[in-house]
Amino acid sequence: MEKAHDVLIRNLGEHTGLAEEDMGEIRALTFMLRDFAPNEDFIRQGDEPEHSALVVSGMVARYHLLGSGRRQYLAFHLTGDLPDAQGLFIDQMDHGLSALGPASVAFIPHRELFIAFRRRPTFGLAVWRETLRDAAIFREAITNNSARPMQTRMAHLFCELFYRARAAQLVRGNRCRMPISLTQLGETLGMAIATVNRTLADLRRSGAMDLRDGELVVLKWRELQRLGDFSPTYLHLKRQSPPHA
Amino acid sequence: MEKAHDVLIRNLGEHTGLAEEDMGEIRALTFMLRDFAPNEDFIRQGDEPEHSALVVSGMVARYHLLGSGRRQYLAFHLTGDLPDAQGLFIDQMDHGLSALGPASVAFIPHRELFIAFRRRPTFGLAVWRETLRDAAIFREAITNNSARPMQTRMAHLFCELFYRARAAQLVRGNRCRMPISLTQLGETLGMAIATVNRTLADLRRSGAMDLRDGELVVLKWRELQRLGDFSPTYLHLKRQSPPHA
DNA sequence: CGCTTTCTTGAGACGTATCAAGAGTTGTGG
DNA sequence: CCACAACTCTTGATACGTCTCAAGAAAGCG
Repeated sequence: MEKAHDVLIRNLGEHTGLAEEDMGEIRALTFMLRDFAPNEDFIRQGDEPEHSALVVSGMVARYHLLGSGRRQYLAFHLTGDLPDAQGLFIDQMDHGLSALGPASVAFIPHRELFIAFRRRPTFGLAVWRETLRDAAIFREAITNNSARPMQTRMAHLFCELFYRARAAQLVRGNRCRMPISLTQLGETLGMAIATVNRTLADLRRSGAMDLRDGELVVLKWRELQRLGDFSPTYLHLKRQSPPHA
Repeated sequence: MEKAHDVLIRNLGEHTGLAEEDMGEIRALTFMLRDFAPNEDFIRQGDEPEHSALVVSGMVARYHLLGSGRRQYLAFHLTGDLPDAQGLFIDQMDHGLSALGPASVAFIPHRELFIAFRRRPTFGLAVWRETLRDAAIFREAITNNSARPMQTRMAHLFCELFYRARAAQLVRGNRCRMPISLTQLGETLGMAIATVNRTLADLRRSGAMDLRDGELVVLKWRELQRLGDFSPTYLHLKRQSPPHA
């Protein structure tokens, strides 16, 4: 599975300069590839993980399950992300992971990772950085869901996802895959489904973006960015030219 | 400043077994101690940090400033916490840090930390763990502010802070310092000040807790925990007996 | 002792949740 | 291939909770 390893190298390379030796170490890791159907869980709250997951293709989500039965999505992960590097040092998962659309995920034994970290500290630091970028995304989600009005909140989410998809080279033209239902959007942004729908309709009407058939289309990036009060600093990615639209 | 170093050792020891050599390495670090007045900033959004901060006493907060001028608090830190270990690998701070009440903070040069990490990888892993615990707290805040009703939300926050204060040995009897204003509570939980006040009044009336004179008093822990839908798993701390009250 | 800030309480407006029903879509089995 | 079931999306009407605005009380500070 050459591809899976390269996907990880490309992603870590977004924020960390990797030496040839680091890449070699990564290519030597055991990847167990598995495919998942939409909405299939692959790590559950309470699990004691011995593997780390790498998104090889598709989208993956983290979520909390509440006492009330409600579900809260915490973050989405694209190709190249390590959605549970958080689990590396954790006894018991405090959140679950599921596929959003169809997704393939590679599992890497923690044991091998720790050995690789010892041999190539730079690799370890790169994964650490990855977890810190995740944390920055979490922080932004706190702010987004707590302090921004509904429309801004939704626009911000799409800005982030589009920007990250672009960095991961998943954007063709002005569109990228976005297999997320209105219900899931509501469980991400903390709004009722009816409101999700109406807010999304407003965004469509603004002409800045569209979401249909599991695809996000950004028609006016600058306008969407403005609507979403979005500034990509917190993603700590290499500078990239803004989307053309 | 023996005390400052020990505070860090005690905190890291909450989740990581440190060898005598690790502690020695920590004690050898340069700590520059500074005192701050309530609400004084000491790291600003946009800064390029060269030091990590350690809370030696008092409480410290992280916050976002929004385009709209609104402030959103992201997390609070108690004695022993490294509130910006997040900044270790970050080019530019995406959030600010300020003292809540009066606080003293030790600053440690990044350069020294990296050298210490190289010499004692366990120490590096301990700090990594610390950042992952922070991330777990962020995740919980997303859920708290997005999916829980106001009263539950507020109760959950106080549960977390009390539980962490207890782990940090800052609880005497059934109370601990909590120098936070209603305005700040509102900017933490995403609610208007008037609502903060009314919700807090409800919590007081329930008899589970009180907040006055900058002190949190927990009168019925189990009741407060129930009201807050709180389960401490996500804090990933060593098991401790539940508060007696 | 006044000045400022924080807290408290009330009344009304507004926005979002809730409830409900129908349309559109997808998948399945007859 | 069609019919039906299940699910997602869409839209409307209503209820409720929270925000906003406002004003007064209490507490901290010079």
